[in-house]
Amino acid sequence: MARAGITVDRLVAAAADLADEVGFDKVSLSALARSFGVRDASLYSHVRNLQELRTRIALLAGGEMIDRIAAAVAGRAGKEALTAFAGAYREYALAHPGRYAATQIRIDPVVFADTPAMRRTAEITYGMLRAYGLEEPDLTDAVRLLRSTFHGYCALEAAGGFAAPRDVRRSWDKAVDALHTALTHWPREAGHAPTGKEHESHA
Amino acid sequence: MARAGITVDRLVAAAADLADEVGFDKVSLSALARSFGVRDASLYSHVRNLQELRTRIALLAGGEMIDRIAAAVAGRAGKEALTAFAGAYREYALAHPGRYAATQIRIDPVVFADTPAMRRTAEITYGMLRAYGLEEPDLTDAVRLLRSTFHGYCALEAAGGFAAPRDVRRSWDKAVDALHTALTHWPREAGHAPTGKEHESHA
DNA sequence: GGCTGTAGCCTAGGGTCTCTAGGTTTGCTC
DNA sequence: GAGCAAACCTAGAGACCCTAGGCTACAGCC
Repeated sequence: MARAGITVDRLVAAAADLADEVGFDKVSLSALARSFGVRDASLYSHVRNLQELRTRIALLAGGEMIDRIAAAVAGRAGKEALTAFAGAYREYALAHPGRYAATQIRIDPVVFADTPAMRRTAEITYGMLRAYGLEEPDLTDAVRLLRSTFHGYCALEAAGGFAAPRDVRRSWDKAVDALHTALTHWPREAGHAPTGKEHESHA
Repeated sequence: MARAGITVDRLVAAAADLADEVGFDKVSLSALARSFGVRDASLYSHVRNLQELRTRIALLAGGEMIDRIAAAVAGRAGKEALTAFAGAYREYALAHPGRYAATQIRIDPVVFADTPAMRRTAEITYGMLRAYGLEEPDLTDAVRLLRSTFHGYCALEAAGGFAAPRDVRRSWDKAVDALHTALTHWPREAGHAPTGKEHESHA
């Protein structure tokens, strides 16, 4: 019998596609094995268990996402950069709901410490916010605000949480506008010298 | 053999507690039955299936949550109301992670149309924002922004997404501050008469 | 072309979970 | 005590995760 020719990369790619189709939490090794015409037990020679598969999807998606964001932000600054960042973020989250959901799982920091994608994400985000003249600890606070709003919005939108007869895209633009306003009028922390090394990928 | 005396309400309450302990997605009818000293099949006379149980947990949690928020907001307005709302929201989400997760699931609008809790949530939220002088469609946009940020922040915090050595509570206060700033400097929609009836519970 | 190691795949099976079908018991009401 | 509905049961199918151990296709080497 001809072999399926499975590798870890092909497996993870197929799993990511499956996640986008049926939802991240519904990705099963059984279904994945079926799609390759193979028994589920056979996959355990490529992947340790379901959790590792999920982690790998998350890392794949995280890399893809920051690539798109980096491309969108490149060469821009200030509000333009913020808008580009936000647009790329939401676009990816909506186009790849399964992959996006994967990026939100808790990854064991021992197994996979900080990946290049994480470091790049931190660099781009913090860099973007420094254009607003922010320094620590306001920088970290602002990063947390942005991440929260972006993630919350996409999560709610993907879950069908916005039912009002108001264009979701317009609300998004307005939210980004509002964030820009908040960043420009940021309530500074008084009397705190910046250390310049306080930020990390998962602010 | 003595009976366990199970009712739907006791079942849902126990399920909600279980959700807070082990996580909403790990609540199983098997485990629930075990905790009552009963076979899993026996629960199907009280609850149609797992999905219905989850929906009931969500409705329970939604009601509890808006009760806390309403109590916190009562008698306040403007920034005070916003801070109280945000505080009650985050407190509930962190104290009851399983119940909070339940509130985020998609509920079939056909089966459970709009509950009193939903209507109350809408009233309180929109009422709070009207103090900022906002009218439709800005009102809905602002509601979406608040919901997104609150949810995103709590979701990320609960998932351990904030790893920086910066106090999470302080960042939260700063985020609420920033939202207040954004609301007071809201970029108004030009030339749009308010209809006064455009909002709904899930903005 | 044969030899060998290994990666890729297999069967068998145990455990958890959801859910259905149909039977029994408990305890309340008349 | 009879009737009855609610509460609980066993049995079993099907999906899934994962382990243990066995077979085989294929690449590299003589």
